[in-house]
Amino acid sequence: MSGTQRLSKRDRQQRILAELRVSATLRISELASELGVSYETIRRDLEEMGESGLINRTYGGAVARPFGFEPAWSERANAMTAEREQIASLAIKFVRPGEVLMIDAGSTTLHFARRLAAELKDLTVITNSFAVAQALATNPSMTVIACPGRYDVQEGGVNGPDCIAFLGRYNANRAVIGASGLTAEGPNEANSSSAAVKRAMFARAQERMLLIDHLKFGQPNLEVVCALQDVSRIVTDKAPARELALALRKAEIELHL
Amino acid sequence: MSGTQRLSKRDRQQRILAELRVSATLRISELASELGVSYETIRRDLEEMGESGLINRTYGGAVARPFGFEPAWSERANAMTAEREQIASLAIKFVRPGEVLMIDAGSTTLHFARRLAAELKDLTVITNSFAVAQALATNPSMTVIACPGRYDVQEGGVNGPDCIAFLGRYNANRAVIGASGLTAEGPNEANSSSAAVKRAMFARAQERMLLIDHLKFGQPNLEVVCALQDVSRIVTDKAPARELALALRKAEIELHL
DNA sequence: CCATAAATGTGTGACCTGCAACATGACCGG
DNA sequence: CCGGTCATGTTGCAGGTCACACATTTATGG
Repeated sequence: MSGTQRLSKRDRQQRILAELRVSATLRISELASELGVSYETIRRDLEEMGESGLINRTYGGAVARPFGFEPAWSERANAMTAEREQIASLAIKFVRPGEVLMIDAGSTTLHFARRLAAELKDLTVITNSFAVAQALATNPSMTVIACPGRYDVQEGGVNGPDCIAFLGRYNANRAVIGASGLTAEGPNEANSSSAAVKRAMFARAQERMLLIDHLKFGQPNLEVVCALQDVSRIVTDKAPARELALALRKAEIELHL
Repeated sequence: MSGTQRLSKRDRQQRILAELRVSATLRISELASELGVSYETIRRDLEEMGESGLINRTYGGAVARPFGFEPAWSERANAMTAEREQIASLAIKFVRPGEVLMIDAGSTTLHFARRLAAELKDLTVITNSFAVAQALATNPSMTVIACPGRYDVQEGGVNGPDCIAFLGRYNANRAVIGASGLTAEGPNEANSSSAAVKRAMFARAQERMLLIDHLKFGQPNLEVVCALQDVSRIVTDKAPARELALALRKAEIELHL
């Protein structure tokens, strides 16, 4: 309906986003008649907006994006989703209801958090990642504690001295982190502030889990997070090459595929 | 796929909910083949679950329910967007580059933050709202500091004693908050933890701004945030009724429309 | 003013979904 | 063993959606 003027493409897409914030799910056919354009136009709009990550497509319509959208990290987050899902599915098997977890910011750990929210309950989770916090909070039985600090768009979370100090006040059953790379020296990170957060989490946890996909094997990066023997468990998707495998055995790390 | 045993109806629906927390949108046809049951069965499941409010149906599938049950933030957030935009546009005129701001969680303050990110630079912003932090961080010249605390899905941000204590360590040029209602007593809040955060922000700021739309005028709520004279400036979209207007004048509050 | 590109509309065939009616099989109390 | 209920599968059809090609309209820049 809305006998109003026909809108420009930009305005129309803006309007769709607005509608989406109100009603959560939309159908193409409804939008088409409401905005006075053809079905095909709306379909093309949604296609575009879906590709640029503004919305999630559904069959016949669209739904609002969960929250917080980072172009910087949506790229990275979309690569290797299958492997990450696999790693996450395996990793949650080590978590028991009622535990206290520290979870790092990162795309693999986010998958892990989503799985946790879906399949476990009554956890207390301390995290520096907004996305992890939001994912877990969809499950009302979870207690989610967010760290303070300077927000970093790249990481989608906070870091810095406030964050480190805050983590130091807690004790956890388990710290779960990702990393930029893994060598015989240990896990490493391209971002120094992130490395410090990971270290702080490991320092306060009984068991220290590393979730990492095989592409990171052998990759050296700016800063080593900790020695290999400080990691108690690694969950990954493929067996590492000879040298790294040997180092892992030597460090007595439990390796899960 | 999943050559597993066929599940009971209860288990199957549970599984659907779990999947939904992971992937946000599902299609009946995918679920059917994944769970090894017929299309019709899944359709009937979703129909049931939709009626009991566990999920939102879409054409051909389902999506997770956005947030909580209350219109807290999904429905309410976009009623009145025009008014909120207006309020936000006016409110940013009082902010100068380089200032330190504290910004509360809320839909009006989120609009305000988006405007800030678009039109100002070099601010330092301390906030308890994830959405505000993310909005501001899209502008690289901004320094965004997030508060610690327990994450509250309804509010989309953190609160609690850690948050209050953290805020107490900072001094700001300006605190910018929203409220559930405004009476001659002062701004009030339906959520006690949120009220405490707002108070903590006001306690550390030279100027204390309240952004509020006219629908909230005269609305009493659970807890009064502070006395009217503790507010230094109110930005709104319509002039308040006689009694409230008088109280505002008496409290020497600058009122902007 | 025209030429060009972008945006939008139209039409079509393949495929998908909704819905209802009916069949099948499992489970259960008598 | 029977009859009933419940969950599920099957079938058929009406209607919706997708994806594509092509025509048409609407910006846009010289």
